[in-house]
Amino acid sequence: MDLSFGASPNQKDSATTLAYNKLRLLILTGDLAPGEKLKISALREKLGTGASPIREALSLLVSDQLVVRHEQRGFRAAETSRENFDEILELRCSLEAKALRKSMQNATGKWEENLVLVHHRMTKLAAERSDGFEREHKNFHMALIGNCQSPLLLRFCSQLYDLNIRYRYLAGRSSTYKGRAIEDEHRQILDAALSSDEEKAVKLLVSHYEVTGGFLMAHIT
Amino acid sequence: MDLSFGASPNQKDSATTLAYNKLRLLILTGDLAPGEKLKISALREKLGTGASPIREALSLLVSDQLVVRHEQRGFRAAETSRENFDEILELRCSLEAKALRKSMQNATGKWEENLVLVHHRMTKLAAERSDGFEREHKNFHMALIGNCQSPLLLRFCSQLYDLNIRYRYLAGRSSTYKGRAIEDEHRQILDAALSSDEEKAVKLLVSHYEVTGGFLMAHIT
DNA sequence: ATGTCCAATAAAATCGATTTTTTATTTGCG
DNA sequence: CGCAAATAAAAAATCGATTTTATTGGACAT
Repeated sequence: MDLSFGASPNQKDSATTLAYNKLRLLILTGDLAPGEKLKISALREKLGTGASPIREALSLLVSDQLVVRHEQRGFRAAETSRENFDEILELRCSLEAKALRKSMQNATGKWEENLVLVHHRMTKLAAERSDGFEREHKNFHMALIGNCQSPLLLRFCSQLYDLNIRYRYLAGRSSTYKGRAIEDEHRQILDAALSSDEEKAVKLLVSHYEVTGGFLMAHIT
Repeated sequence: MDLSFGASPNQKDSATTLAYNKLRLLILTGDLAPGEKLKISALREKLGTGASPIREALSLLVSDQLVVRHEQRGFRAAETSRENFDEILELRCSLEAKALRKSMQNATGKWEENLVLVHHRMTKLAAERSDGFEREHKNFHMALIGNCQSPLLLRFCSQLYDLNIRYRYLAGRSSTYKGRAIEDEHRQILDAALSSDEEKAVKLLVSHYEVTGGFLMAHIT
């Protein structure tokens, strides 16, 4: 639906879209816990809207893999597991590596400029651990691969990003960053990307994910 | 939702599930043409059900990329294009290659037996160009990679399979098969998979897709 | 105690009607 | 005429109520 992280609520958004964005965030942040039953009536109250938009929003979330639908017994937030986490991490490394290569091979001045811009915005919000940062963080990572000229690949990466960040929220965000030079890593990736050093950029990006993944694993049973 | 091609309509299927399966097939086969507006009222009549199940089914199809949703202006069957086709083909080769390797690395007697079985069923239906064949054909390809122990990867492959077969239907199925030893190719892939020759199996599979893709391209403007 | 049947309850699924928004058509004016 | 505003028609989106299905909590028999 939308590749970005946070949803900038538009005036004209339908009740369904609003519900979709809210529910997505609730699930990503763990506010709606993995495996939790998502009762229509409860969500109706929580989001202050009718059953139809809720059901539609949940349906949209199904193929995002954030919600599962059980025939005649409603919806649940998708389960989490160690296996699932490993799987996401591996696929993500593999797909983003591919996407980053393409992106760099198609490099243009415009892409580079945008990259710098997005990186700057992220850095500026790095101090505060707000949702604003999370949004810009996703923007940065999507901007890196955003020039790959393959919407499908981008969609998959975006989906995997979200699935992954969910684990980050579940583990408690702060723990992930503690004692790590995340900003350094980002800057290094940026520099490699801008200097057209494909191998280096890919290596740094994958390592960035793997290291973060390693930290996260400690917090997953 | 369901990884298989055709939907075996279950007694207990909800109106939404029924609608989902029917709509999916209508879009895959081109019965609902690329870009076509999907009016709720029209579909209501066509499928003999209310608006809610239709809308829910369409929402489920959105993330399958078979349907696009436009804020306040309804749903449309996803567009097709040469670029999209190329993208699907390339991603498919790459992801299935990865999946097939994993699948073979985890090879078990049970997996092999299933593979033989599924291949047999497909072959039996090969003569008739029925939807039955299409179902078994997908089953065969999914069975090949089905042992990869990565549900996410399988889901992506399944999705790409569907997106691809849509082009096959749009081009007119017969043309794709004409003058080709499809059954030979399948048998060779099967043999390579069973004989644990990873390189060979991957090479044959990818080539199978690329050759088929080449034939198809001729029919896409 | 343990399991099975049945009623009562809760929830999901669906429908039909209403509201909102978009799209098409007409009308009026430069 | 051509264009823009107003109106009418169509469609999407949403709501509230109804129907269907699953779940829960006994009553009873083993």
